Amino acid sequence: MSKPSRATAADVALAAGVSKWTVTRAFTPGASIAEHSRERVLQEAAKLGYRPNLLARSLTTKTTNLVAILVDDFANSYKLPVLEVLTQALQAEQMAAVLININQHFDHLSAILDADQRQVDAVILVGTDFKDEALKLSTLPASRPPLYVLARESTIAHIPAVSCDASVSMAAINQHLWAQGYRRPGFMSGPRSLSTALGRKSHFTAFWQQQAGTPVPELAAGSYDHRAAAQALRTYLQQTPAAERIDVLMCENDALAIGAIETARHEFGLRVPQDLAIAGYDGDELAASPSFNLTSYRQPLQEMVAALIDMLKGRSEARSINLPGELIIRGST
Amino acid sequence: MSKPSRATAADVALAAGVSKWTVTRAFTPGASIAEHSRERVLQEAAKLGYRPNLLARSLTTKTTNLVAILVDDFANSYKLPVLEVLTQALQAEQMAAVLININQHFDHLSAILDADQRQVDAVILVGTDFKDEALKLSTLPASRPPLYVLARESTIAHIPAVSCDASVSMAAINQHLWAQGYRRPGFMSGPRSLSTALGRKSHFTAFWQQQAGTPVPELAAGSYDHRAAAQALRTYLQQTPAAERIDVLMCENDALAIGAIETARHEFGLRVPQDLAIAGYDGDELAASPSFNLTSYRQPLQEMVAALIDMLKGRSEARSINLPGELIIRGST
DNA sequence: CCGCGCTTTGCTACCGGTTGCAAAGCAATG
DNA sequence: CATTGCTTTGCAACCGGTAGCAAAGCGCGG
Repeated sequence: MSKPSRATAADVALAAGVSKWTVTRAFTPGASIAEHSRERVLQEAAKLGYRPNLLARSLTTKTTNLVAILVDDFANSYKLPVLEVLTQALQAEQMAAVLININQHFDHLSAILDADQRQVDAVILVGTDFKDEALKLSTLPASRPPLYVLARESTIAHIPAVSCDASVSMAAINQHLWAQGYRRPGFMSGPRSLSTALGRKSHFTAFWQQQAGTPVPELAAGSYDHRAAAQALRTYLQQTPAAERIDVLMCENDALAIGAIETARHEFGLRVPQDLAIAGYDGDELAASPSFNLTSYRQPLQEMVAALIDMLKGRSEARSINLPGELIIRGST
Repeated sequence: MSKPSRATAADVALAAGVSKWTVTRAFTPGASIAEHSRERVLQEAAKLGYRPNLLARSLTTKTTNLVAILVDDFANSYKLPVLEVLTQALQAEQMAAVLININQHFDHLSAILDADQRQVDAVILVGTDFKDEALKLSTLPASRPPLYVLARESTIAHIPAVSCDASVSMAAINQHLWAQGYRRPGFMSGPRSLSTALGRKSHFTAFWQQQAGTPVPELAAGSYDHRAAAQALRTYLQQTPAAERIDVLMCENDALAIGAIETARHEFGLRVPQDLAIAGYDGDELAASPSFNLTSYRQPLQEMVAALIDMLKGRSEARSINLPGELIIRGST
């Protein structure tokens, strides 16, 4: 239990017969130090189990190599691959991710303030639902850490967003669905503010209103939870006579699409795609499984994360960008 | 772009006409400070947007309120609710989680050393596959942060583990399956070392060998990936004549069970549970959906995390414990 | 008005590194 | 042998807080 206190640079210096500044230099790539004394220091450091205290280092260098990742949507299984890719990319740059759970006890603003106190180098909002935080952001201290938005478009000026191109992707989806002969489309949306920020809904409805001339019914799930999706479709099907129903349902993401498929099949006995075709968005692994076999638009996750990290490392200009993904046609349409 | 440098305690002190130590006290609950000067300080602090620098604080207090969470298994969707519950519980204690991705580029040992350099207060291994790290752990510096294991049993002395009671849970499952009339069971396992550490396999096979007297075939998936599960079942079904096949497959967790259901149904046209019953373990949300309708044993996630946090906050003795969960019987058995 | 005890405040020292400059070491040059 | 220029090392100061102690402030009884 009596933890031997960690060795410090001064301890190593004493053992190696140099000053503590020389020890620091031995651990600083490219520092001015004689090869023989670097070796001597590293040798003693290894013997004592010394590794620089990153906290102390950060205090002077003003950079922690920590990035806060804000997630408000743990019900969406697509968040897992996003976290996987993000953490791996950060770790490849010697950085680490602080995962922050946004929920009713801890809102975006508190999270940003908290992350700021921890001196993180950046804050990444991963497809989170901002609500009217945009306004509140102006109340943040001017010296907050830089914010980035991943996997949704930024509705807030000066906050760069890296996302999948809604215009290009929805065009591909629309073209596919049109070619398949669908003519009575519906759209299932998630959180209201996010639906706006994503732009998927607007590109979808714009196309179909122009092509088919009919309004596109919106099935509002309100969140990216497959249970909410089930409820939204349930309500729609109960209220709509079979003859008036949509023939294809475009879902804002795969989590919604999966919930919709479940309900269509198991509660209403509808065949997918014969009675109701369903398409999703994200390219979630689960959607590919034979049970769902979901047509989806795969987001270019690796590329998006790489672009984001280039920005926050200052290797490229920080600005909002849209990247193209890939339409994956499966049996559900 | 010219970031105004953050206000420090000294700045606030100057503005409030007190010393910087008084500023510190205003932000320290229970410190000895006059009410009027606390208010004065807080007021000036708000005006300047001052919030204490937690990095600097940690340097002297020796506690960062950061906990590293090691995850090596992002293909298992159950990790998402685990992360959700963990982060929320940590945040309720004013702590934050550093999420570390263990993969071929970054092993357990590097992760622990890295976390140590960041001075985390503890490291939590979330159901990770240790391999022979146990041996290597002895090469760690003696002053490493305390390690805890969540959702698997610890095979390493002195490292406390909080897990779901394998003996109790498997007894409940065995009793259920026996009562349903199944007599030819099989077991699907994940990573070899984890299967041992979890103890689910041993409790399962012990029961059936005693009851039915027959050996229990093991379908080794090798990892907790639904694709690996699909492959393991595929191989088994191809190699085993229908008459000799198992009638129930117990899977080490839900991710495997889902892969098995997919393959049984869609590749071999087997009805679940009539032709082959399937059960899982974890209580993953997805398994509950009508598509899978999986019988599973729900781990008491909230309680496990609460117990773990009590330990790492020193509110309870740090030792390995097993908690009981709940058998959830659904249509797959 | 003095002295006592309690509250409140200020101060020195320190946490474990890094920065930037000055001094020392050293070899080559004139 | 003194000078020059480059490399290497040591040092004072600092990053932004906190711990622990000593001094100051204050209310009150005598």
